Amino acid sequence: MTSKFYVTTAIDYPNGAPHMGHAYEKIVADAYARWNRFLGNETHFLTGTDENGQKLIESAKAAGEETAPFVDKQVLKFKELISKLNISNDDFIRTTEKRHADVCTDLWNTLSNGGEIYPGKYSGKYCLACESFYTDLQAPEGICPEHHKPLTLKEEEGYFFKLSNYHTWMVDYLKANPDFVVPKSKYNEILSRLEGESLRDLAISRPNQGWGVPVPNDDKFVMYTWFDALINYYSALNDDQKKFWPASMHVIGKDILWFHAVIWPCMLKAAGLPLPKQVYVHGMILAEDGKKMSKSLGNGVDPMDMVAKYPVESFRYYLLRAISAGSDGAFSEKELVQKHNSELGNDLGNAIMRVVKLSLKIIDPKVDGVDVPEELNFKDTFTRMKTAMEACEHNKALDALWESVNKVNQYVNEKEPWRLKEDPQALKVVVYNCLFGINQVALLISAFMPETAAGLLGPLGVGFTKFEETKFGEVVYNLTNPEPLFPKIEN
RNA sequence: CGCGGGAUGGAGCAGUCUGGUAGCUCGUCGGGCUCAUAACCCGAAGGUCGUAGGUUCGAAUCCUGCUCCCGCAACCA
Repeated sequence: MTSKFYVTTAIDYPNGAPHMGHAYEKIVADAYARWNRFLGNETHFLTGTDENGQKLIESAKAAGEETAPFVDKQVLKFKELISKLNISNDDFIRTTEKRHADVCTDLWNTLSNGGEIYPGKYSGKYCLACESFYTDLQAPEGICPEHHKPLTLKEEEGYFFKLSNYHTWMVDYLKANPDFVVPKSKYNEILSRLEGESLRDLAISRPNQGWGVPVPNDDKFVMYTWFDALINYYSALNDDQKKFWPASMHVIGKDILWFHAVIWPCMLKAAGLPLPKQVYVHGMILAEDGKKMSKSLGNGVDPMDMVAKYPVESFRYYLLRAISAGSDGAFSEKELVQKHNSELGNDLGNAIMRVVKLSLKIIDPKVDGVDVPEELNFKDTFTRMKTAMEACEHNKALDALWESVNKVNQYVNEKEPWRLKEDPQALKVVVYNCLFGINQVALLISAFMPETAAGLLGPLGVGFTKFEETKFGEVVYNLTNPEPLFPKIEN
């Protein structure tokens, strides 16, 4: 029984260069996408860039360029990152694409015709220099945080979405769907915030400056960036792909939780579309000192530097295993190196090396008995990983897998195959069992470290197979001399 | 009383929702093995789980007070 799995990342705002958070989010989403393919689910994985909004106009201006070519150039950096990270996205949407604008227009019209959008006036504190509004929270003193000038009151025409109508419905929906937001702490946060404040209608238009998705039938306005950006998850699907809607999982950072857990569901509800099944909120990657990475503090780590310096697979592994899913985690280059050398090199890399080299000394590994010995049967590991992934705890899935890696090493030590030279039959059996153990590990690791999976299967002389269909005794290994998968990193 | 997260052996973390005398990785010490990337395996030392109370037969885990750290404004997920 296969099912559909549609996973998305947030679309990145290509204002600056991609940072660790962008990289982390892609890797996490990629793990879930690959895991679902591994399970045999029909999977669609979307990522992309959010290219509308006034800030990009300003950034382009600051760089002395026209907006469109500036954005094109910026987007390349993000595409390069996902390529370097070996992200298996099926599609990449840019919100400046026609397919996106068309769907946004349709959706706007649907909402407008349904009476969900109305013209109104927005009044608030406004900074002339920024040309934007600030809330009391953003500028408590009535001073523009950017220009440090007093804000003036301003009224502006615009369009509003009747978000306020959906307050009760939203609360009820969340209560009925306790898994809608993961982890639990974030779910509670949203629910308590909703119970504490009522929803206000949302201003969803901005003055047209020649950049953005035009509001239908009113060329004075473009859509508010957030309004169109959220729609990307839906607009990216063409007619053939519409079967993937609703999305199974939106992978996002906590700063944009409100938009995904409240505004987006309300928009969809108003438009009569099905809601995504789950919003998975990952943690922030902090600097090694435990503080937020920031340019001003100069403690940022560039993911491109990391993948230039270290193997991508190790980078992926570190982020997926060492950082507890859903929690913030401090990024430590030293720990990355240490995990590479120890867990990847010493545990996993060495395991396949010792087993295959040992095995190459005999001609044919042999099967004995109908099933793999209990300690090398990783069906249970598979089950535990499945459970962990369903709970969005990918780090625990890897914890479980590593127990199996260690079991291979333990088995070798315990059986002492190098002492079985006088008993070639027993030796062959031990070796086959070990190879089968490695084979299972290789399959189970593929969602997290795809190249490593291939690197393990290569020396075994077998291809990629489904876990359940990889039968003990039936697999024939054609061994070749392995290269170290994780050469030591000296520092 | 603005909101939220955190404080667990030398370091980094899990466990807290569903109470039952603490677990992982690294490091340290001792032993084993030599197939292997001087890797692997076994064992040991080391924590009154921030603090003061409370509930309970029993609390890292539930409740209350307090202390300290970090986000919630900006480049930024």
